[in-house]
Amino acid sequence: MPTETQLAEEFNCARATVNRALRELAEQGFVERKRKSGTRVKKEPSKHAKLEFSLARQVVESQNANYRYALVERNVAESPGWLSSQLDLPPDGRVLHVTCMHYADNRPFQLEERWINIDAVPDVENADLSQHGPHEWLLNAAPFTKAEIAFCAISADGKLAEYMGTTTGTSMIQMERTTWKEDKPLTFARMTHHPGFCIRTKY
Amino acid sequence: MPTETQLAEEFNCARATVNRALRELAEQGFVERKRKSGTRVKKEPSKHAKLEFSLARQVVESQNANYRYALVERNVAESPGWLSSQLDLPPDGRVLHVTCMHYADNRPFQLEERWINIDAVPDVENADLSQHGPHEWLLNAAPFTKAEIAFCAISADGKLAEYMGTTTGTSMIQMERTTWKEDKPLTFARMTHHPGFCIRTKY
DNA sequence: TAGTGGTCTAGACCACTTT
DNA sequence: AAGTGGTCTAGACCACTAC
Repeated sequence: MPTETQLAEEFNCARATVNRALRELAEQGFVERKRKSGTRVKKEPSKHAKLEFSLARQVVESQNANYRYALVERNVAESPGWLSSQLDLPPDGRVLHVTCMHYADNRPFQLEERWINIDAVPDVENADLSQHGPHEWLLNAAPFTKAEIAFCAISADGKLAEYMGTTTGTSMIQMERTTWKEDKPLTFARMTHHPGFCIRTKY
Repeated sequence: MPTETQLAEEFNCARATVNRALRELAEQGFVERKRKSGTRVKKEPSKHAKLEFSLARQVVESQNANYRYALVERNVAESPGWLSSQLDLPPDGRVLHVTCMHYADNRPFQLEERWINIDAVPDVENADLSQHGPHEWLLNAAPFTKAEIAFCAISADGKLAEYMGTTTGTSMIQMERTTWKEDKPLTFARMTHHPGFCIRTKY
C-alpha cells in the first residue's frame, strides 16, 4: 500500500489521521505494518472475536436467573506434582484448593475447582470464601495480568454427574484457566458447565 | 478520573497523548468513558481475550500436521424450516448444503456441515469444492462482516462417531457459526472437532 | 543509511450528553 | 448552556529495519 504520507496527500488529510486509520485496520487484522517495508493488505485477514472473562455470577444474572453460590470444600495442602508442573511451582509449594458450585435458579450451573498459589497471594489463606467464590475474591485482591484459557468437551464421571444433577457420561463443556500476575503464577481453575451450556460471542 | 486536560497538565504532555492512552485503556476494559460525565475506572474491569477465526487448514498446519480435505456430500435444496428460521430466509429460499471432512495427519480433525444462502452468493452454485472447503472459498468470494459463534459440548451419535473414528457417546466440542454480509445472511456452519480437541487462547 | 511507521505536540473545532 | 470526550491538523523527532 502507499505510505502514510502518500495517503495523506491523496485524501487531503493529516498523516496522523491516516496513521490512526491504518493502525485500527492493523488491530482488526486487515493489514500488516512493518517499519521500512510499509503496509501490506493481508491475503487472509485474521478476524477475531472477543471472548469475555466473566464471573459465573455475571453470566447467571445476565440470563435473568437467580444466582446462588455454595462452597463445597476448602483445604490447604502441598501442591501435587501435576499442579506444580502446570503452575511452575517449587515441589514444596503450598496451595489453597477450593471446590465450589454456582447455581442458576437453583439448578447446577457450574462446578468450579481451583488451586491458588499461596506464595503469590498469602492473604487468600484467611479469605472468607463461604459467601462469594474465590474468583470474585481474586479479582479484587490479585487481578491477573496474563492468562491461558482452554475449552474442551468432557464426559461426566460419577462424582461430576452428581454435582451437575445429570448422568454419568453426559457431555459438558469445560474451561481451564491458568493465570499469572507479572510472571508469578496465581491460580489454576477448572470450570465445568451444566449440560447444554454454550459459550457465545459475536463479531 | 480527572479530565483529559487536567491529566495533560499533570503529566506535562499534550491532550492528544492523554486521549490515546485513555482510549486504549477503554478498549482494554479498564475504564469507561462518556462525554460530559467523564472517565471512570471500572469496578470490575471487563477483560477479554481474542478468539481467532481460523480455517481448519490453518489450525492443522500450525500443529505441524499434514492437512487433508475431503468433500463428503454436496447438494442444492430448498432451505429446511429450521434453517430458514436460523438465517431468516424466505420459506422458498435455496441453499447449498455441504458436508466435508478435515484431516490432520490422516486422522479425523473436524467434520464440517454447512448451509450457504445461494441468494446471497449466487456463484457458490458453480464453485469447485472438491479440492478446498467451502470456508476457504467463502473467505475469498464473500467475506462476512458480522458473525455469531457458539461453542458447546455434544455427544456423538452413530454417524458422527463413524466420521470421527470414535464410538457413540463420545464427547466432542462443536462450534456453530452464523455469518452475515451487511445484514444479508450468508451461511450457517456446524463444525465438530475430534475428541480431545481444545480451543485455546491467551490474554 | 535511508525510508518507513510510531509517537508526540499545540491548537482547533465538533458532537454528544447531562444539567 | 456548558463541559466532556472525539477527532482532526500541521509539524516534528525518533526507532526500527531492510538494503
